[in-house]
Amino acid sequence: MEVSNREVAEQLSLMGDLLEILDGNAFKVRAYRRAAEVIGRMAAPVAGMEEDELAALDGIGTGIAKKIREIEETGTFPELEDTRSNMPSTLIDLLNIEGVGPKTIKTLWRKLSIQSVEDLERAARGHRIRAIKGFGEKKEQGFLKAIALFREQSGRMTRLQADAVVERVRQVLAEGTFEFAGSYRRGKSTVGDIDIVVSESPALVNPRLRTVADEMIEEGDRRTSIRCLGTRVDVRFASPRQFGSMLLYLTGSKPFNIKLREMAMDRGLKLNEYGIFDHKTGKMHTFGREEEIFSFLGMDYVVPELREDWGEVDAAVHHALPTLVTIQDIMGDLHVHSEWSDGNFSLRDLAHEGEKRGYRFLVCSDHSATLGITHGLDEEALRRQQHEIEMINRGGSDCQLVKGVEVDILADGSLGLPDTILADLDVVIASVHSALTQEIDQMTRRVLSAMENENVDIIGHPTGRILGERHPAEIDMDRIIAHAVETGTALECNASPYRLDLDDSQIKEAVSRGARIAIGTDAHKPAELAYMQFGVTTCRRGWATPGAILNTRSLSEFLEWASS
DNA sequence: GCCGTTTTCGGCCCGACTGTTTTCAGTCG
Repeated sequence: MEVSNREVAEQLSLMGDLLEILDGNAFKVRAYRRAAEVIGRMAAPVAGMEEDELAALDGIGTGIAKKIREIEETGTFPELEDTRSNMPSTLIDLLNIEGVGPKTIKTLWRKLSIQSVEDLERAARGHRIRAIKGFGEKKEQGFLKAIALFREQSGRMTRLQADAVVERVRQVLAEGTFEFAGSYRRGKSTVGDIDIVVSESPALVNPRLRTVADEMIEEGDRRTSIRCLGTRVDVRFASPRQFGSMLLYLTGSKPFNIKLREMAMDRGLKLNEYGIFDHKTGKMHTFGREEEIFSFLGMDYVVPELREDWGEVDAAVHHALPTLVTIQDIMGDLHVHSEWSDGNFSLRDLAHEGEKRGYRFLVCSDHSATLGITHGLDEEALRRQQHEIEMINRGGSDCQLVKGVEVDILADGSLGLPDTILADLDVVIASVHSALTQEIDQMTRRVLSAMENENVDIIGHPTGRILGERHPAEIDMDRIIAHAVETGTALECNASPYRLDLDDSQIKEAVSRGARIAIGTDAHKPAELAYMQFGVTTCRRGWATPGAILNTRSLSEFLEWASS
């Protein structure tokens, strides 16, 4: 069986972790992690690529290219196995404990034979750690606390969870004196912690933060960290005249910051979170707003969503950044469920809610009958629903309902409803809901064959991932995108904060190759129509212009696209 | 390990906070 990109990325990332503990060369560690990240977001499977093709990729050289080949042939590579044999594999779990890094792990392992989180916990409880030089009572307590936290926390938050933390912290901050930063501001589909830049003084803000904090993690004049609703919140203080520099720094991403700082370095400048230091003149330039920094560096402004070191820095230097789609461009929602299947909306409510949002159209896309659990529609029900839609539309709502369906792509690639029915509908979304563990080639051919059906307009949530719960299905996104372009089938960006599927990097690939993207909230109740913002943000992160997004078309343009 | 409009060698972003220290290492963002 062919090795997947995710598996290759995991092996390279593991190598980075092991090296961090054993070898200590931070640049080598960074190189492995960077390579893992690059492989992780590639559409084309690395299996089958030539070594020189791989080495041509940014961040991958001849060394790692060779290792990828070896992973494909043997499932691993010699350096990884060598490194592994020199240490217990459970050591790397310790990297996930806050406050425990590679040096600490090495010391604990050498001096106390600590090999796992359990070992560390026992040693701390038994007060055996304070015996080591450089360690004390507070470290022991810190380890125990961090272990408890590690066990109750399960990775990154959805955007909805992040919003809850943001709202709580916002209550104690004064309007106009702060800005949320980090991955939250960049619009990432999941968020690890919350970062905020605040212009009021720490003396003023720290006591207020205390009132919404589960605990104060650290408290300083320049930086304060709290735990809020179980989430780490990092606050950086900046005077108004340095606010722009701090916001830029804290928004990241880390690779973006490094890229920008390297670029500044090339020009004899030092960029940090306080400003730009000119080595020649000895002058420190400060910036109240981010825009001024980009302008000082002779680049276009890079919006937070693009700051990932995916090519945006060069594009900004060459004034070649795309004009991104905005929420104001959105004319309608392309994937909504009503009470005719498993949704809570009546059709009339739907039209009304769409009107309230200023939409010109909504695609009613209830499930087909093959999906037993969701009371799917059969031919009879569909016809009755279509009749009702016509009645409502005749009422003259500003938001017209579009007759659609979300039909299952069955395990063999056939569809859950006959062509005769599909042909009567304006929009057909075809989605995989079952047999999600098929092998990559079978899953890919299954979706390709759905695209072959001339009635199918959109492939719904193409990878089927559920954030934090279900990995994306193994599917060859390279072939899917190629066929989407060929057949004129759109790929969905499912805007549910639990899916966001396609993801940002897949959208970037699809858009760059001319594929069309359909944003659908998959709303089952009125409040979920607001998920549109998550879909738009994800598409912006994927460099999508309004022209690439079907939702920006007028109703007639959209229907024309669907019928062609 | 990667990379290169000076370079195939010698660089690789930069700073805050804590704990355990008599000046700094380690971790983190």
